[in-house]
Amino acid sequence: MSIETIIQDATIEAVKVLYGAEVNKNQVQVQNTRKEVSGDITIVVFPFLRLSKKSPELTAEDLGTYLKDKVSIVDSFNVIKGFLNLDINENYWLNILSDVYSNPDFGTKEVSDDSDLVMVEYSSPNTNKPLHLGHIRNNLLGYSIAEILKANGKKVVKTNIVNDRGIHICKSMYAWQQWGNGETPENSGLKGDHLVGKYYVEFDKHYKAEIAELIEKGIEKEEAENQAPSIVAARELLLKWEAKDEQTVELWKTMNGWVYEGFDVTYKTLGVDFDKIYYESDTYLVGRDEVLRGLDEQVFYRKEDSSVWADLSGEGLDQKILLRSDGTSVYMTQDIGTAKMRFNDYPIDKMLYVVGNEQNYHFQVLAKLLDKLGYGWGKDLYHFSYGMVELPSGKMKSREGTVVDADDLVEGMVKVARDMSAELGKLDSLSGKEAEDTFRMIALGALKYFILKVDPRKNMMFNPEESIDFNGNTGPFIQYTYARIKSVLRKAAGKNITIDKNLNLSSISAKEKELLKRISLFPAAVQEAGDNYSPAIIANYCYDLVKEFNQFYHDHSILGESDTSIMNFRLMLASAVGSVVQNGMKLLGIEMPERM
RNA sequence: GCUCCGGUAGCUCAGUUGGAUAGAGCAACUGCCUUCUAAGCAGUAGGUCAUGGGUUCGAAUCCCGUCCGGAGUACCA
Repeated sequence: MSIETIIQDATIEAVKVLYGAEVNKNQVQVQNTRKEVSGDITIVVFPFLRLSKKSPELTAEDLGTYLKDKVSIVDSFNVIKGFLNLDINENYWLNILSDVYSNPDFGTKEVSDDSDLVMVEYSSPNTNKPLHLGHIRNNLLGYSIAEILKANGKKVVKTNIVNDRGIHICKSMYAWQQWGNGETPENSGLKGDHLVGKYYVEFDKHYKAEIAELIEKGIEKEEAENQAPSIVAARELLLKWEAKDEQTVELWKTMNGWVYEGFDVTYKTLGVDFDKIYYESDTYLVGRDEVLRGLDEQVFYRKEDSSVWADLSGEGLDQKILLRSDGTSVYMTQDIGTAKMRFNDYPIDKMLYVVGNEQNYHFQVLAKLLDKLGYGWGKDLYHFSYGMVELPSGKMKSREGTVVDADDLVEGMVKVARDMSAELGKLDSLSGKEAEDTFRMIALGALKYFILKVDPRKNMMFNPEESIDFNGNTGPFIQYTYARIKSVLRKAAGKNITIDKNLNLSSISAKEKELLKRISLFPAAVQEAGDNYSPAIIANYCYDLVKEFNQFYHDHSILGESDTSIMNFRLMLASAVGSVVQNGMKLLGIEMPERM
């Protein structure tokens, strides 16, 4: 039981005994005592004034006296205005250490048979272009949230829906046919996804030129966008593909194959993975059947041009297209099919979609459509909606090439890590392979932490020149502190100093107690992160802890301490900080180097 | 136009279910490497929490208005 709960329960009891009134748990505000004030835990007594009919000070005195008498871990108290500051017995804090020491998974809950199963969909790439910075945020958030949910005792299935078909794919295919000259990853040396992306950009270039030409001839803009030869050809390809035309399907397989090879490399670098992959090309027909069934059951309707629509105006939403007039599927069609397949495949309690906030509307509609089709899943969907990554130059647009490419970004950061290490004279003793692995860990740590430390819901700014930082509130700072802790532990082991779990101390310093308090908050941070789907809570927790430790480390000697019981305690403290931070960073997908 | 999200230091971001004097990092300036790793530590400076009202013992936090920014808004995905 957490200290917060203990104090809350005791306070509820105190109010009942002293004032004969019932209060519920969230009326009892328990918080950490401000640093400048003496005490460990503070109770805000303002909410009880109504019940005590006394001044804040007297009410706090009443409660403080009661708690001191009845709760064994409360040693003493002081009162400042309406704030009751309790001093908690040191042994309570010291016990945290043995908790951490004896439990490598400190802070995480175990999965049981009756745990909820949460399916987390993330990544969901289109196979017509390489991954960029926006996808990185998606992938990192998805992976991290899955880890955080596991740590909260959920069964998790990580899934990826690959958008491997559709008009956008046909655009790359058409462009490659027209202007590709048989270029392949092998003969060009280009990574497969980059090669295909090149032709997606190529398509857009020609398409734009054609539109301009048509407008020149006096054709209306909208009409020109519809009639440009490139788009007409791409549409034809889509029709041929849906009709399973052999040549088209063959080209599609080849080009998608190139993309998958490329994606595998990027996923591996980012350290993300999936338990189950769905392909839109398998799910869109299921979706189309569902839409047609809905049409039969008059849940949806058909327009004169034979396109199929859902009318959601009764639910405060709009009309939504489900099948185009030429009978081909849209994004929504396949999402219905994918949902059906997933709920057939797994006993899903909650379905989490990690998808950008630009699709908020899409998911509102999806939930409603599933309900209309008679499934109860609409309520089990949760759109984890994260903000966009913005560049100083504005929004990223793949077609216009104004993107920060994922592979380039990572390689760039590895280079910076390498150069910085050389400059600082670090890692010179390591072998080339070990050093290179560490550079990657640092580079990825910097990138992942930078992205995950901000509130997922908010848009964030990424300045390629300025954002890459290894000092201050960054991944490398946390990794560095961890490496120093490991270094101390190595040196202790070298001197044959072993840690004795049985602490025997007369007193501990304020900094040491502060560290113990912070460590004790880790399980609460994990839970909060899970409740709010927010890796940022873990990131900022880890930073605070590490910052605190660095201050401690600076002015408390560990191995130089002559009193062996104090040295033993500090070693244990350092070790605990190390493992908590490691556990925390693991939830963010960040690896910790033994030395750096 | 309508709907949703956001606005905290020069910049990037924290800020617990409303609580005490709003916090970090970066950038600037000042100290500290014969001392367990200086990717560090200590310090100075930097704020009308967009803005105007309201709710109350108490508001960056909750409610309403205004301004600014972003996203979405019927055959892109």
